[in-house]
Amino acid sequence: MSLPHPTADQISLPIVLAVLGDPTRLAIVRYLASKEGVPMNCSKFLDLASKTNLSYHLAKLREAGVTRSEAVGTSRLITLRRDDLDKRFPGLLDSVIAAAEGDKDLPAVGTAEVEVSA
Amino acid sequence: MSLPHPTADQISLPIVLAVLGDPTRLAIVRYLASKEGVPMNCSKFLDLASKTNLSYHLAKLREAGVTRSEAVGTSRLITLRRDDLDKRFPGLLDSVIAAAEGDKDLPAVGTAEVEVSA
DNA sequence: CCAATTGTTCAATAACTTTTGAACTAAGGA
DNA sequence: TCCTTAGTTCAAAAGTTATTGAACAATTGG
Repeated sequence: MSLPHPTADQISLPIVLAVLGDPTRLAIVRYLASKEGVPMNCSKFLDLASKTNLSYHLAKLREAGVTRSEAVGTSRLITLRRDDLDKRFPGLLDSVIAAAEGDKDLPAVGTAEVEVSA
Repeated sequence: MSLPHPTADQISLPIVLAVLGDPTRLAIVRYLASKEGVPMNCSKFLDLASKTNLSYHLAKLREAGVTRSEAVGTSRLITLRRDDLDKRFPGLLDSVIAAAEGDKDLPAVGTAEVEVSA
């Protein structure tokens, strides 16, 4: 771990809610939840926003304590802090993710055009 | 009912999350939840913010579909839209409220100085 | 070493959100 | 009718968040 993360007990409910209240960040969290345990690198999310903007949103998620970002080589491996969130706010993440499933207007990773490699 | 409210299916998850991500509004929702079924008028929340500012926050809650405001005489009777929220986002409201219970840094209704009447 | 890849930082701007005070409306009571 | 109570509206100011592009840093493969 290289970048600053809050400890579990520093995670604040209003900040988490506000951070999840952004559709781009909610899409990132949904995707991480769907691939639980598999660390993602930022490039996975490039269909949601520009590289710079992603960096911004991923920093917000990290600073809020929603994700953990570990520097590995030139990549960042991003994971959901599910244990910490579940301990701190039981049931919250699950209900948010379940609610997001039902919403067909929400952006999601892998929804954009897929490039077929030659 | 007098003021514009979204229908249950118009309630949007990111908007609800963003609206609940404000400590003042979260305090209002917690209080409404604790007095479930008892309609409140705005004056109940005057220790959280100024009258004008409350009007703003209560409008946000109403427009997001979190509360219902009914005009009765010169008052507004405010209630939590628990049925609609539970139908739309099962478990979400409960987990948010439960999480807020644990947070002693959050503002809450009835926490400010109480004036003793003469 | 050089170039490519991966992502960050910075400054600028755009776009919202929150807060405020003064002015207002509408209802209810004296 | 006049006054009070309850809350809204409006415009301005302040503050915050999101988005952008250009420049940067660090790692890795050739």
